[in-house]
Amino acid sequence: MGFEEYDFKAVEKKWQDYWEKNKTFKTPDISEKPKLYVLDMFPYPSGAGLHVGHPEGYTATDIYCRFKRMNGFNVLHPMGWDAFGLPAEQYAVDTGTHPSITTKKNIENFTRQIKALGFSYDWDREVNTTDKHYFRWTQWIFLQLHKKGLAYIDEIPVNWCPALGTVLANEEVIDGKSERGSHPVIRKPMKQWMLKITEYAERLLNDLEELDWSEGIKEMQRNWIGKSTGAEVTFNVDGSDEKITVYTTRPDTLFGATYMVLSPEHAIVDKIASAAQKSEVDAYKKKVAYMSDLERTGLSNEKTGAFTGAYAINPVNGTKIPIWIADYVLASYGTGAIMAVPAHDTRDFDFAVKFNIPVKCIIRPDAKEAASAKVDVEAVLAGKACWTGEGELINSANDEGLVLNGLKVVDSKKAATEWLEKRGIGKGAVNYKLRDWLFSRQRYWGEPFPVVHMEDGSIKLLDENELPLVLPELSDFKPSGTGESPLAKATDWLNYTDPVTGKKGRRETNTMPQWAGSCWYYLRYIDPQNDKQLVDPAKEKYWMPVDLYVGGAEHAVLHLLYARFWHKVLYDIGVVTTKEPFKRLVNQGMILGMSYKDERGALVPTDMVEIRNEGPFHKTTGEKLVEFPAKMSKSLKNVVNPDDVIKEYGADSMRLYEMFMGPLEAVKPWNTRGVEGVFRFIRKAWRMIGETEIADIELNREQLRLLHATIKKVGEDTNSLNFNTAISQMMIFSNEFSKLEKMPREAAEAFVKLLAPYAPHLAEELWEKLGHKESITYAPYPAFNPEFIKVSEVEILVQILGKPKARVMVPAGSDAATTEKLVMENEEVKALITGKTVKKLICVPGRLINIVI
RNA sequence: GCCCGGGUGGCGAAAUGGCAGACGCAACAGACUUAAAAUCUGUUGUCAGUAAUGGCGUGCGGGUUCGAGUCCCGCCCCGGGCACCA
Repeated sequence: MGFEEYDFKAVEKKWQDYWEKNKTFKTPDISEKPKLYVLDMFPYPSGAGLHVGHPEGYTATDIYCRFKRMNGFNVLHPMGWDAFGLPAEQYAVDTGTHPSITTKKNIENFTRQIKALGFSYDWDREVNTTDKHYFRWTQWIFLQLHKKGLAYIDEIPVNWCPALGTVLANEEVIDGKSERGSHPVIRKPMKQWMLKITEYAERLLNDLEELDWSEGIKEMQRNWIGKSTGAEVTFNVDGSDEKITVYTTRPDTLFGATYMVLSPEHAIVDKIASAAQKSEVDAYKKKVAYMSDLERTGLSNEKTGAFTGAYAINPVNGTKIPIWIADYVLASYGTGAIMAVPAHDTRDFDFAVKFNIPVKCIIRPDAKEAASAKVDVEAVLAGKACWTGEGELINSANDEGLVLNGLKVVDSKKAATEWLEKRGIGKGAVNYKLRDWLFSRQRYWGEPFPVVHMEDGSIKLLDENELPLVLPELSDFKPSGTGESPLAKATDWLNYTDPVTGKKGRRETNTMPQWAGSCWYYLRYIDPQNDKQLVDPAKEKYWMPVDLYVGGAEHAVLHLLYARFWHKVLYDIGVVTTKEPFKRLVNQGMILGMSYKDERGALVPTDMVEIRNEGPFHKTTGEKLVEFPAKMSKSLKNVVNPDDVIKEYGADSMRLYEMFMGPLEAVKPWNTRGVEGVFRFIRKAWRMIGETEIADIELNREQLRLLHATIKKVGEDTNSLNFNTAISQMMIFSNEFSKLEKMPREAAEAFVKLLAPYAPHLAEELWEKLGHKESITYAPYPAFNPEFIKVSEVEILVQILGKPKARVMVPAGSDAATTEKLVMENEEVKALITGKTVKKLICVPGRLINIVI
């Protein structure tokens, strides 16, 4: 019928070029407008390019930014590259291609893909962590950390991964294997740079309170920090001057301590081990030392240990208790020693049972709690079962003024701690699971430390004006194999002569971990070209904090905790003015791929699947298959490439579908058929406005109501990031208005504005067709008039005993009495209740009446 | 084991304690077309019934309420995180 099909390819290209040429999204540094800083977690530019998961968060923030610009905000919305990292280096090892070349190529590809989606980034603010003008400031922050005493070198057993030839942080080790590549990891002592994040543990914990983050993520951070309160108690070693201090969260259970356990690495072990037990102790220590973390802390909870032959004196009752060593006590937590109370700690109980150590019950379990936990109280009292819950203390008194009998657990903890403090043999104590951050990597492709190891053994930090310290050129990127980074081979670079004193030294060969660059990038976007300062204070004050930060939940702990730590340090030295960097955090849910399995549950790669009318079948065997969502993976061949989607349906469809699938934070399966639904909507919207006569005609009452209800719903839902329901409302609108012969201008203009954040290319094209010369980017967002949304009559649902039975129209705004009167006069309602007594009427004005008979 | 999410049609999902399933996909029927594509219209939770209509339905079992997908108690299942941290 003469409709010109919507040519999304041409239109999208046209407007992407327009935006780029006119710098439509260039953000003024400081403005009279209220500011809004909306940040995406910047990607690592991998060789594989974008997958559909990336644009999910990017689309969400882009819609929000475009919406807020139309609402008068000065929006900062930048993009950049977390470009140091292992894959480019491994590729260099394999092929000899310099990581900077690979990185550049990958960034170009990512940029092309991201631009093809029409995101409204201010590209003049692009940052790249591998750029020397950027990492100069990463190195500068390291100098500040060092100045504050927060960076130190320590020789500690680290997670050494032989296959990767590097040390890994605890967080990069999953189940005893490397997060990247799943290679085995063993323990090896090495000199490493450490950052004292533990000094900030309390603040990192407390300041979570003020953040608008999901409770789940905050809880994960709390667990990671792992604060516990208890007491340190000092025990004397029998027949010796040695003392051992243990940390316990249960000082109330001192009377139940029947043995003590030291970690095998504890320094005192060699001093106290008896001659008879020495060989056994040494053998056990040796065995544990060679164990990998997986073997040591792995899934098996089977207890092992060795008796030292020594005894400690329990300070509350003078009892001699045997001292053991066992690997279930960690050297790195607390004091590396525990008092064991097998009756009230499951780990101690398992150990005691295995080694025939007495179990002494000192808490009578709370009867109710024991019953619901299905624990036999008699067995606990007899030392045959373990009870870790509430109860009443028994067998817990001495003649030196400590009487806990009859107390509840909470009260007895307090009483015991006070008693210990009074006698100077213990004190209340706090511990954190959080460890200092291992900050060195034996790698080439990372930020070099601005550090020189001088010949006299001292450590010299480079001067600020010697930064950036750039990486030397190398031709061979293989790890040196000694545990040193490939930088150890760069002899010219390595040797350093102090320009003032002429003293010689050797540069640090470690590089910083990938987390370093991402710890502060959000600050550099604010002032990306500044070569005098990390960020200009006035600009920082205007833009910080980040108002909305969107990214994957995989960074729930590490990146976010590290960045918060650095931010607090920068706050302490006056570089930033906010205590926290990210005010609000939203995690987008993962997008899963469609996968197939046969009846035995075996996975079938997607290229072996044939979709027939009756469902999916195996291409070669003809077997019927079951469809289910699973993580996208190369092996399942179910990875969706945004390029393909854009080619077939366009960027606007891609954007709309990603938002229409479901709530932003939910995990959702990708279904290409669903893209066709929003594609139809795009074309319908095009025909409704682009291919229909636009007329200056008045809207009738119903049209006015729908238009304003749509403005209200879409505006509110966009503001609250409920994009899926906003899109639904736009569909409802277009389903109605596309039926019209002539499109009323008023409705067309408003609708195009509502659509603009979601499908910006289409909206720009329609906006131009409506006669506008300027981009729609800064057009004011439409306002709704509540008067038009009101209806004159509302339908009141009549329920009888809660079941819907009839519907009665009443004037809008009728109060309860009027509604009741009108409803009870209704013939249909009368018929329903004839012969019955109305016991009660519940009236919700404007909604329903429930008749109880 | 512990801590978070989550379980609603064939599928993705929606629903301030107030008509469950909006919107979309798929399917079926029809219109347009020589035909197809595109588009438009209608039907579509389930069971019984020609139908009007009625029964049953938000993982399972209880409870609160005039009224529960929504609130409370107890379980089951799925996803994520932590995991000998004393």
